[in-house]
Amino acid sequence: MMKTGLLRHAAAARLAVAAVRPAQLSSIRASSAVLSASRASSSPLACRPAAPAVLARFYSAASASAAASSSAGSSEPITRFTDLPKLGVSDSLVRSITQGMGYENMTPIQSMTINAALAGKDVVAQAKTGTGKTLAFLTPIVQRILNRLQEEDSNWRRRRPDARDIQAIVVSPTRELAEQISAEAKRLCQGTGVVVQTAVGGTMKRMMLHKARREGCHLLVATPGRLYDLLSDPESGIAAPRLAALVLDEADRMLEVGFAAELEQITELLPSRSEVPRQTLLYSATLPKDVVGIARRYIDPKNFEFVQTVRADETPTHERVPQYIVPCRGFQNIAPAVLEFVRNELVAAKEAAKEENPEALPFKAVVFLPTTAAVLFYTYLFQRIRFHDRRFPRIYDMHSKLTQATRTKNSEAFRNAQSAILFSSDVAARGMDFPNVTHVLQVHLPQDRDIYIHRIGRTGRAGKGGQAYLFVSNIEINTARRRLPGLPIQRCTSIESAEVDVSDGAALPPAFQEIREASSMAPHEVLKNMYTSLLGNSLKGVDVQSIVDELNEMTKHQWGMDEPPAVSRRFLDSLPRGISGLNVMSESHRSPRGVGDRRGGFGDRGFGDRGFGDRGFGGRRDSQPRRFKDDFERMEYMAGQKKDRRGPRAQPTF
DNA sequence: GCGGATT
Repeated sequence: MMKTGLLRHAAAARLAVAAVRPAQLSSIRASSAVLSASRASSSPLACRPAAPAVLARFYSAASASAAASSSAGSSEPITRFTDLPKLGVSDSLVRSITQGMGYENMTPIQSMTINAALAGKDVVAQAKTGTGKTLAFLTPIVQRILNRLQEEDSNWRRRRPDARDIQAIVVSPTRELAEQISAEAKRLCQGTGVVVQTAVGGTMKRMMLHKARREGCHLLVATPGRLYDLLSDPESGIAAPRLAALVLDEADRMLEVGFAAELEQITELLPSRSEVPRQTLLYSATLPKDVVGIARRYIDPKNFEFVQTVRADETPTHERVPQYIVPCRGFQNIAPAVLEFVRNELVAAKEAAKEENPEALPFKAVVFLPTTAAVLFYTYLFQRIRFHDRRFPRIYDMHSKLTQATRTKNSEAFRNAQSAILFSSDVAARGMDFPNVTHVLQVHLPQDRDIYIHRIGRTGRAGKGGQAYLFVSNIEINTARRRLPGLPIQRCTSIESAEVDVSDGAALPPAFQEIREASSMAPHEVLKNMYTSLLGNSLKGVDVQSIVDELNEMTKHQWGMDEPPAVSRRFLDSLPRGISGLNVMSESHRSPRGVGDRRGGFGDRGFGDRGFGDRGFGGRRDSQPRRFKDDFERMEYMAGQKKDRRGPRAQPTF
């Protein structure tokens, strides 16, 4: 019942946002131009009552940061964690970073944002995947929490813990990412007295509430649904009447349609920024231009810092992660090509280990698939293959239809594994830090360029190497070229199974045979769901008739079916007109939907409003340096630049 | 029939 209420509100909020936005934006533009002159003197903390000692402490931090940024070029920003006390960061916090977590030098994003965030500024930050964004926002947030607690009551550590006085909230788009951020926050807060709690769906709410009431809560890490649930429930015992900071991790994702409306609902439950000044931090590896406009609703246009450690003409992928595309003759070649590739890499990793190459790591891969049914299909096939070959690495799967307990278990097991393969939906595409992933494989086209970037960001983290492979059918190549411009993707043609023509009677590569055998053992449900799921919106941008033709080839030549799995008349009607080759059944004997370890379904959750697919190219190209009315306009422009440069005229590299 | 996100 809560759900329908929220959805109704969310829909109303969407409409309201759409109606209000243009006018509001222009008024913000106008006022920020007028107010920009007084920017230097206006600080959100200036109007907040505070004990003099703490103010002095705060201002020393603020002026240190002001000195660092105003004299940019002459004085170096801080680059070592041990120098943080100069900015007013407490010794206990620095100790847990340097001794507890073992960090010494800051990454660029840490060095460039911690100052501003400590000074209470809003921050919009873009930095490559795996470069320490989490610690970059947690460090100043935790220090500011310490300042506030101290400022209110120097005996705060002895006070009864309270879950009704949350100081900061971090919001994440997925549960596992929230858990991961929370784990890092807890390590950071070790020994500081700052209490971290986690609020995500799929877990026992009562237990979480009990824990929060017992231990208190200063910093809450949450996913949007559960956060809304807790804040809207006056009985929960969770409240944030004096919230000082809100962090959106994966900010561009959080501000997309769908999440944006939910976020809107959440902020309505928080104290208004005019009454309780609130710092907002937006961090991501990708910041598309259309999101920057929405970001304006969350940040203070007069007092924020926009930090990009990715040059505007550069893509947010790592040079040290080579990217390849493996064009496959047809759909039936893709799974065999993946298997052949995995087997080759397993051998290569073994060889490298023999040569005692210090850089050599055991094969550890994440394979991203476009649908849940495809994850189940690949998991089934590879588990089957491992059944006959115990030297094959362990197989894990990850998608939202698993119970949360299984999700957590699989995620942890893969994190701790030396060598393993994780088949995953995009639930693990962003933010997840699985150590020592050597390969990211993507099967079929990613929904958009940013998802491609986030997925390959699961490897090449923390200065380590990695490789990225994209397996697509030939019918997807043209869409791939349009969708993935400006990326250094090279063609990989060394995989025999990718190119073999099943119909010409030639001998099939071993991997092809293996997949064929494993498919023949698969439950019909797994195959049928795989078939129909690829006809959904997941391959949007590719000609539907070609998809049907290729799927039918696969059912015949790889799955050994006489006729393709049946689809409903209704489904056929939802496709473009004139599609042929589908096996249409009558409505009356539709088989029950759903397979595997599922969470109970709760009604239809339409995805129609998500607005997937390619984002438009916009903006202008100037060779002249240009001036900006305010930093916000500059940020919009900088974020837009990348789109301009990698525009439709970019030369395909594959 | 199409990532994810509270019961």
